[in-house]
Amino acid sequence: MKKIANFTTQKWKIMSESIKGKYEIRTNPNVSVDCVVFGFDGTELKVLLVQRVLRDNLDIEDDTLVLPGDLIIDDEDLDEAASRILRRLTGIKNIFLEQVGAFGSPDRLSKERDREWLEAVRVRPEARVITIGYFALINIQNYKIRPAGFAKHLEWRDYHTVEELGFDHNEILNCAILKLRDKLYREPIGFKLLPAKFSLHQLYTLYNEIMDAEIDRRNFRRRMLKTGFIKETDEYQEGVPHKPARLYTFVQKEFENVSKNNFKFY
Amino acid sequence: MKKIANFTTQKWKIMSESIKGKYEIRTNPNVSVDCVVFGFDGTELKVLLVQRVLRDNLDIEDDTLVLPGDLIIDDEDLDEAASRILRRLTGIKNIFLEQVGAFGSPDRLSKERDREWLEAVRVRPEARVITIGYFALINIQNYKIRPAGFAKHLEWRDYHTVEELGFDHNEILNCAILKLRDKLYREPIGFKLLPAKFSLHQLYTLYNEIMDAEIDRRNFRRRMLKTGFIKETDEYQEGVPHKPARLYTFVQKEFENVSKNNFKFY
DNA sequence: CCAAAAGTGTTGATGCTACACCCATGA
DNA sequence: TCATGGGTGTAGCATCAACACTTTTGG
Repeated sequence: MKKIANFTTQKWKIMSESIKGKYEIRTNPNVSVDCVVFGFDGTELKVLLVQRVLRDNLDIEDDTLVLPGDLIIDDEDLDEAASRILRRLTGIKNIFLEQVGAFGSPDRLSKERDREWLEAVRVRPEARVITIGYFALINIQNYKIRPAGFAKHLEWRDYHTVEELGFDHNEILNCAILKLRDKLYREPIGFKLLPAKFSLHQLYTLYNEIMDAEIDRRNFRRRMLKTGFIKETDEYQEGVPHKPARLYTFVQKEFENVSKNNFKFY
Repeated sequence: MKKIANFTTQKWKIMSESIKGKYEIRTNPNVSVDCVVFGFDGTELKVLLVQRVLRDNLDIEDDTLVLPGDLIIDDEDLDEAASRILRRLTGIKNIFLEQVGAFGSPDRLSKERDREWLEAVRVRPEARVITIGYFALINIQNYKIRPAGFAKHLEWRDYHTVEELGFDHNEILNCAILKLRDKLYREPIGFKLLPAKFSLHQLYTLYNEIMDAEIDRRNFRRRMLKTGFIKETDEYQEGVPHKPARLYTFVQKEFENVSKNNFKFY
């Protein structure tokens, strides 16, 4: 643990610029939100991670990766908090966000590096914090991700190569992936990870990747089309070194018609 | 709104008896837990509700029903908090409890009667509180429910006759029932609502009641037995005015064998 | 002997799995 | 012409829904 005590004054100064100036300073010291943002690059499932940083003008080394997250503000809803935080740290807005659950182990902030960061950044670093996990799905190409706030670098990391994250964020990530698998199984949300127009092959690899299974390609195709809410377009892939595939699109309206009857995906 | 301000002094006195005396007084003002406890009496799905009370020696009328819940203590886990609170308010312990999610609408405590209660009871009545909902299933006959803490009366209420509860507890209840239906559909948890030995008819009515569906009795029976983890016993119903039914029991071990393969209930 | 629920089988329809071949394109 | 993935069809099996009658017990 390096010379942290010294930073306290400076910390307050920074606080008042970066936080106080922009919001009413009614952040709640005990409740935070963390977001697991999933993306898909056509082959691999990705997670958006933040390299947290103390402040640019503080020279503590900390390359720990964490989920984008922060304390909530006292008069905002949890969902709002999640949107706000994601927007501020990454520039992403108007996004599908859903709660995963609350994480409140009393020692979830007790790793040494985490304490160090909290001491340097939080107004009440010692406070018990429970966090609400959210998960989000985005089409990786539609967003220009730009770091802001305390996010120093942002990084799309292959889900399978994620190592130890700060705080209890591995646990949150794990719950999120379980939730994702569960939902993919019976709600039409896979499309959110793809461009508006996609080939069935893309959808197929996505399912295989996330479900960690090998589905029969032909049956998969048939099932998807049979649902009635994946409609063909007149467009085809371009620039591929093989027969270009027809592009399809997800039609929300059709889904709503169908989904009254009990519907299962796969 | 009746004469609340007057109570403040008295409130503190009561606090220090009823709370401070028993726990380290490190309750977190911003995070609470509320429990939806389901039971089944053979016909109806029941929910355990608490008639909150200010204090016996305060004469404000408040017959509002709420879910059993309270603020968490700073060094306990959320799951622990849920167990503790349930134990303290109702005497129930060692029970299946699972998180439903976090509820954090900024106006979730803003009904007038809720404010009144908070003012009278909480150390920091104005604090923003987010709550973590839990749901529990118990066999209604195995527990002697006894009110304690701030629970004045406890009541097993028919799920279908629940009216307006305090705070945002209707919303929590609603999420819990959705979760219950969802789980009943694909995990063997219905048994937790029944005695260790039960007739298939009991199980059948339970499913019908909770799912709000009319399942074919014969197919239901077949499906359940085919799972392999509902085993017959040598016992039969007694004292019924018709042919007594054989009693069955859920065998956890068999379930674990079976459930490796992808298993669906109904 | 009557009421009330327990218990048992079959059939037809549907859906799913498993599998093999031809097609279109770019290099 | 070759490599790559796109695209289609079918047969057998398993599962599920729909349905009716006999049995056992207590009163």
